[in-house]
Amino acid sequence: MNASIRDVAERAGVSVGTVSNVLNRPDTVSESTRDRVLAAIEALGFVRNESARHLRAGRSRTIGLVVLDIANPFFTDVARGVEEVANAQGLSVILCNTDDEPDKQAAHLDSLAEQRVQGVLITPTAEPSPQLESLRRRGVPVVLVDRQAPDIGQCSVAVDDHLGGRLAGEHLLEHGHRRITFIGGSSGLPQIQERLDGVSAAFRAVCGSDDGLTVISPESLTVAGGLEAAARIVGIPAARRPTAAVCANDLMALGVLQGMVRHGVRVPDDFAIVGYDDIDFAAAAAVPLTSVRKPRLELGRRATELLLAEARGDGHRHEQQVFGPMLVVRESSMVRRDPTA
Amino acid sequence: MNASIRDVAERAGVSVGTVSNVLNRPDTVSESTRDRVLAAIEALGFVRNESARHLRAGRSRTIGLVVLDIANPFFTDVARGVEEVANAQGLSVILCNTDDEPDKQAAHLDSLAEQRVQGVLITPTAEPSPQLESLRRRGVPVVLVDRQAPDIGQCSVAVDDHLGGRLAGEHLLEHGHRRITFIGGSSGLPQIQERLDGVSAAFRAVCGSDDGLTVISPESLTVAGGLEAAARIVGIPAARRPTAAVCANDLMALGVLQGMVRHGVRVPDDFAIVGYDDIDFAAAAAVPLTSVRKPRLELGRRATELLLAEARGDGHRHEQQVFGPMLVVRESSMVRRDPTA
DNA sequence: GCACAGCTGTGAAACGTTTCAGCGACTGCT
DNA sequence: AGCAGTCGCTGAAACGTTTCACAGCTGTGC
Repeated sequence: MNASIRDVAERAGVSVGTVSNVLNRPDTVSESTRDRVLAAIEALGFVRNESARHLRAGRSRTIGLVVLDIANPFFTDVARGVEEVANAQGLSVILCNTDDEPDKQAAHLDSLAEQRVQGVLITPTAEPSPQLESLRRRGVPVVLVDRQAPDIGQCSVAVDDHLGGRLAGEHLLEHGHRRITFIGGSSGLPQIQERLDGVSAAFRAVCGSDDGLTVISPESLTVAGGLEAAARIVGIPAARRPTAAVCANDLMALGVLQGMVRHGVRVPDDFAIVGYDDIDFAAAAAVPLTSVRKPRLELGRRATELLLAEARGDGHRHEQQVFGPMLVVRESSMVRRDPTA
Repeated sequence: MNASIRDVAERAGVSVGTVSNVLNRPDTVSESTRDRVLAAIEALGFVRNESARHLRAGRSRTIGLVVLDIANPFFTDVARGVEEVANAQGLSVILCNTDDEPDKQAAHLDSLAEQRVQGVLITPTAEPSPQLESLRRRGVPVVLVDRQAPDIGQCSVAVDDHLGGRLAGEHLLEHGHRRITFIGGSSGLPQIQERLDGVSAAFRAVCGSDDGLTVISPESLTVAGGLEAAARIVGIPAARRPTAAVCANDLMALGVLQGMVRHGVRVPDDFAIVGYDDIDFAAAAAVPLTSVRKPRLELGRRATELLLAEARGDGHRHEQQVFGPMLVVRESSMVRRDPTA
């Protein structure tokens, strides 16, 4: 059905090798021959077959990007950065969504391995993944995104989550909050543990202990998870109820905000909220959200550059890149309260 | 570097054909042979090579999804629906983002053609695309998403945008608004023209003419576009200034909302806003957004089903599926005003 | 004892490229 | 005239699968 290079060769009256040369090394072919071949290509509507091409070449012109939640704008922004760099190199990106489920992640990684992608960018689920290990053993470059590599044997691009947590914690403590809850998923992602540790460190520095810090672990790291957390918080007797929350991402923060408003709790007057990621929607929320900003596009770009460098080989050294976060203060945490109250 | 089927055959002491049979028709192989082959696969860490596989098969196990804006949650929700159905069939999805730029779209379509995808789901840019035409001529199934096919020669999955526009318009007219502006991009997408026509029809039905309807066309269909529109609106002298806006999508509506608040215009008291798509963030906005809801996941699912049916062949008839929209009223349009004011 | 069927397994062709050794024709130099 | 070098092109091998005709073998029914 589809014209092949052989059909083109026949029509142009040349060998298949020459057609290939027209396609890949046009300067080695005389102008008249080239024109004839190009005319044949045009006439037959010939389109290269990538599978054949990269069967021969041994690897494809494709990279995989595996994210925890495609509906989280943080990841679509990262994806934009990835696409930008990859497309500039003529590479396609296969975007895979895992919803933080190890099974889905495993299936996607298997598929990427079969497709012989040049490399994989991934924000992995908490559980160690045999598929990911086997990819690395096989020599496929893997770069961790938004998560620091546990050893120096691989590249990663992350944000200093401990610092991010600390900034959020200090900010709330400075505003007089002494009962703070940290809202993160129950999946045990290390980057979230780091954020919690950061908040705890701030607590200990200011109060001597982190007794005032509690943790809520909703099912999922989404708006729904935030709503769930809000319901739990309002269920706590007022005397022991936290006066502020640090959320592990903005999606949950938006959920908490919605939930609080729904329960008649005023934000920030009765309850302060700090989010994480500073997605664009944080600023547009019912109460504009204080959030810890991460360089999302830059994360994607840099991760891709590292991946491509590793794929290229030539003396690549693994790099663990860590960006600095930045606290963006908005209305959701703006009221100062008396710590003795 | 990677073990091939030949290595496996050698190690297991069988022919390559037998290995292939173990992989694809396990029941035609005796148990003892099968076990030996599986052991060899395990030992060598053999992974099938998709390129080779589908070079032989003639087509890949991949479909393309081409969207206008990956950062728009509407499209990520559609993508979820697509992935769900595709993955269930063992197909991978290549997600491509065009940012409504014909050049990017063309590049993506070329790449998808080279990869011999089984089909393409696309929300195309306004300009007719030669690449898209050539795909169709080549016999590659193409399903239009969120846009009705202009002829019966192809499948499409859309929402009745004329009705959606009419619902939005009627709602504002009922609330007493008589100067309404429609905010849509300057790209001339037909689905947006339909929405505008719907508003206009509502106007003519209620007022006899649509003189009160104006149009603003910001650069892009994003939050930034909405901000741009808001700036233009507040620049209009109060006597002629519209009292309400229908936005072609929620992203712009959120931008308009932000812009209005920034300029000290109260929503909905001084200015009412209706969005389109009803993305999850619409309900969480500073002022919860009235919006026209579309069945996003269902759109993606149905489009994929149609695509796969067409790819399968067996007497497929093209279908133009049209879903009904639904107006979800929230605070951003809730104030009733006196039409004579 | 023979024809036949059923079961396992083999080996080679085919898919559409890229790559590379090599061939003929020409050019320019000695 | 002889030779080396260059240019443009050819033809075949190779990439890793799947598929298919068919070869051995065993057992069965007559």
